[in-house]
Amino acid sequence: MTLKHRDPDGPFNGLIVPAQDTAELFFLKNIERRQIYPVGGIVIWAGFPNILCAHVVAGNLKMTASTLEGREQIVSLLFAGDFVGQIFTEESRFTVTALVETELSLYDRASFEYFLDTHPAYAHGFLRRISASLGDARARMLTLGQCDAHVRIAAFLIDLLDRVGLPDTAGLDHFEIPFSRGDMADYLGTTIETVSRHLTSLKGIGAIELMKGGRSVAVLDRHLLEEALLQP
Amino acid sequence: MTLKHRDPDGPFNGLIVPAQDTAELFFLKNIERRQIYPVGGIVIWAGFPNILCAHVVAGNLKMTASTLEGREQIVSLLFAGDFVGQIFTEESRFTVTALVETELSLYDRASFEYFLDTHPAYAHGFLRRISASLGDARARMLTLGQCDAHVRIAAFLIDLLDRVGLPDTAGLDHFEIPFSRGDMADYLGTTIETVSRHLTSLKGIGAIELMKGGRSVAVLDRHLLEEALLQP
DNA sequence: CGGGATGTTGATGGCAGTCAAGCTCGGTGG
DNA sequence: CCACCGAGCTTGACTGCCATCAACATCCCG
Repeated sequence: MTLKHRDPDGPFNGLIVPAQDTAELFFLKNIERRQIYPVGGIVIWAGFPNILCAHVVAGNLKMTASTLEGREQIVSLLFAGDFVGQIFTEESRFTVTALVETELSLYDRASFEYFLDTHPAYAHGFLRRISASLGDARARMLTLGQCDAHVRIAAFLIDLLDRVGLPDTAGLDHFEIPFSRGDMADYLGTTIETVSRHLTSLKGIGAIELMKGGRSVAVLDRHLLEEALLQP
Repeated sequence: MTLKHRDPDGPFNGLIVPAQDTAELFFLKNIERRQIYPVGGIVIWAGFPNILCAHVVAGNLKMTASTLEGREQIVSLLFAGDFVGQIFTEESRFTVTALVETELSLYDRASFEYFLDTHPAYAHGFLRRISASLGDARARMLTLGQCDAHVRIAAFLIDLLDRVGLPDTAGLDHFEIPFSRGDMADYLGTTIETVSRHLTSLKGIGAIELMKGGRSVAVLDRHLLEEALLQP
């Protein structure tokens, strides 16, 4: 897994478990069930009874919604520590799929809700997380509704850089893109081809370098990337 | 106000106060301050200290985010009973503006958070609401990211119909659109002209009728509207 | 009744979606 | 070890939707 030490208040709509070490968490542990999902494994199906939720132990998932014609929108990317699922609804509204081999600690949804009900301090932290996720989701509406493709892509790269970027041997910030062009497109509300073109364009102006068949990015000039956010 | 009896789980991301009549609400009443905002009045400014939140007593507001160039996205429409604001953040991420003359019951944010902290049953209902809002926000990402303008507009009309539609004297479902074309465009991530064109087109195929300078809509054939959701 | 705000309609251009062909890389097997 | 193969990525050509600019229509309010 590449994406480990993420900013819990970042824009990926995740929910980190508050670090606590009390009897509360002991109870939570009591109702969990560890499970490993393979790449492409589906944890939750939209439209089916909403019976479970989970926390990500290790790995990486996407939460998606689909149109009737099969166009897919990634509404949230989930990383280690994030909460998985939707509470208080009888039917799942979104599908959750593992992007890499992923270990989850699963809960029965009803039990998790009972746990929230009986552990106010934990519920408080949970509310905090979900409020942050709501803010992130709304911020993404701005991107999806009002920003050009090249802005979406530059902003996405900056987010990734802040999250998983590390200086390489040459002192450049660089990172592996942990998902395919198709996933990027579905996240950004555009197409594979458009993502590819704009990445190439950013490479053309010297902002980034692409390696390993496009799966690895080195940021040559962050300032240039940030200028791309100001659509002319 | 036209939009009164809304579905609390509808797609507008609002938060209804759970109907309770306990000592809890007595305390909440204790910290509220009633205030009336005129049309266009700004309740919360994005980027400024996040000092207050509120419930809508009567009226109608929009919560918006803006790009650096001034393009605006409405991320949530708020109606009577909805919660207004963003808890647990020191700086407001979104602007809240009254679309019509609106009465709010305002709280100091810190006091409201303390109230949540000390009233678990209320906090539980609040978490329920905010979870529903998060689901709604994510569903809107699908629309903004993947759907054509005519689908967005047809879906929006159907939402409005379900929310505020009433049979008229001729037995037709009809309603007043409670906001301008500009607001519709900002909500749907498109432009005034595109909204107008697609409404005209829906009128052309006999799905709707427009009156009062476009401010009032009668749905002649809901089935035709729903067919428009299947983009060909 | 006049003027400003709001909504509609028309003309045009550009961005991005679609279809299609070629490229790259990693993996596999001979 | 190398040739092949296929999935994923890039690039090109074309098209169409929608944003933009502009003119006109309509409504509302004093």
